[in-house]
Amino acid sequence: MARRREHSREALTELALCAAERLLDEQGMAELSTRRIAAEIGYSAATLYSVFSSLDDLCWQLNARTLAQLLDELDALGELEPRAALKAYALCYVAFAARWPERWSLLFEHRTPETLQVPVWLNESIGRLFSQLELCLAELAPEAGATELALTARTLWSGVHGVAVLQLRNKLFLPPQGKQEQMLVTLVDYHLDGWRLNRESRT
Amino acid sequence: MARRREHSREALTELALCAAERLLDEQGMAELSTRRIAAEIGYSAATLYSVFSSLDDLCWQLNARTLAQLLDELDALGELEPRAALKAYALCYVAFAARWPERWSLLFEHRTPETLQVPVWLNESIGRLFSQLELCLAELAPEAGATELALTARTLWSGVHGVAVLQLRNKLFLPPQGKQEQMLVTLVDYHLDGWRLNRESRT
DNA sequence: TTTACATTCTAAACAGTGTTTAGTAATCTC
DNA sequence: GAGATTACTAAACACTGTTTAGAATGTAAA
Repeated sequence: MARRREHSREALTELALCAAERLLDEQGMAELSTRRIAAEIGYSAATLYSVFSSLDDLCWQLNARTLAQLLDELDALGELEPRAALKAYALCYVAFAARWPERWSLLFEHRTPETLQVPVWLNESIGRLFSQLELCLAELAPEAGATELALTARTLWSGVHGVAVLQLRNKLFLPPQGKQEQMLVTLVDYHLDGWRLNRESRT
Repeated sequence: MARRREHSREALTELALCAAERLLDEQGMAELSTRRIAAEIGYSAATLYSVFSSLDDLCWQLNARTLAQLLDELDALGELEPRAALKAYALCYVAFAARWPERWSLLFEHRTPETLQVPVWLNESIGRLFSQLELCLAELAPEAGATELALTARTLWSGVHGVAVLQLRNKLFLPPQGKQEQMLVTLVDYHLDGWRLNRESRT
């Protein structure tokens, strides 16, 4: 029964993660189990532990892929005018959540029971996303200080993230589809306009 | 061993829900189990099934209490000027999430595996919250139509909800505490100012 | 070629989970 | 007191993540 080195450790990791992604997409995170993933790739559950330290570890590696994919799509939007870029980021972010609801949920809702600490790379990636937003905002408001830019980026992005969450959980109660795009565009527009207005009145 | 009618069914329900809330607050939702709740109130796990149809049912009843408590706190804010009311709602909402992180997580992240449908009362309560927001917005913009009010309320509240989520997951990366309040105030201000500006330019 | 070692892999066990069921024990009704 | 009803639980079932002991296979040396 023991097939010796039919797959390298790397191939096995990839195989397991792909199977897990498929299971996640099709059945949801409640159906993600070591035995199911193992069965899907023709190995026993115990074999997974030669490649992952735990199911938790596997989930975080899944999350690493999801986040990398999301950031890639954001990067692929290319160079745009600051306001247009912020809108494009927002639309891309929310569209990603809608396209991969289970992966997105796992990324933002998965918490390890023991150490409540989240992997470093996740926080670093989110930090980089915020930096990119701050660059856009700095173009719009060259006179704004770092603290204000940081705060504005976080406030604006909280809104975008909130739309993604509520849309995913069907908590927006908007009869016709496609209103999310309009919401995001007005979210960015109103926020930036309100920001500009308040900066002008401050001088 | 069988203590006959030491507690009525209602008292048993209350007992179990209180114990579950305590367990949830102290240990997190990963440690919520029928056996643990039962042990906490001195009954067997099977007894819980005479009062709840499943652990899922118990969780939703927990969520019902959490939401009722949240809405009560929002109601207790009383009558205020529209803009002040919206800010007060936002601050109260996010403060609630910070005070009861586990209850809040369960309310917004718990999904039943089988029917992905969420209880009706939850959606109705959220609908009522949105209605209240729309009333405030209507005061600020008497000329705005129902659709615009609905969309604006949802967009604004997505932002507030987003701050609550990201704050809860420590994804805001803001060194000093207390910045959340400032974020929420500027979120509401910028959005309302941007909205007014856009309405004025439309006429 | 045969023996020894190393690696790959799995079956089985362990402790936990939600849930069901069969049966015990206490109370109520007649 | 006898019988029916209710309250309750122990035990079982099927599942979970994880560990462990050992079998099967490959490699290398003698």
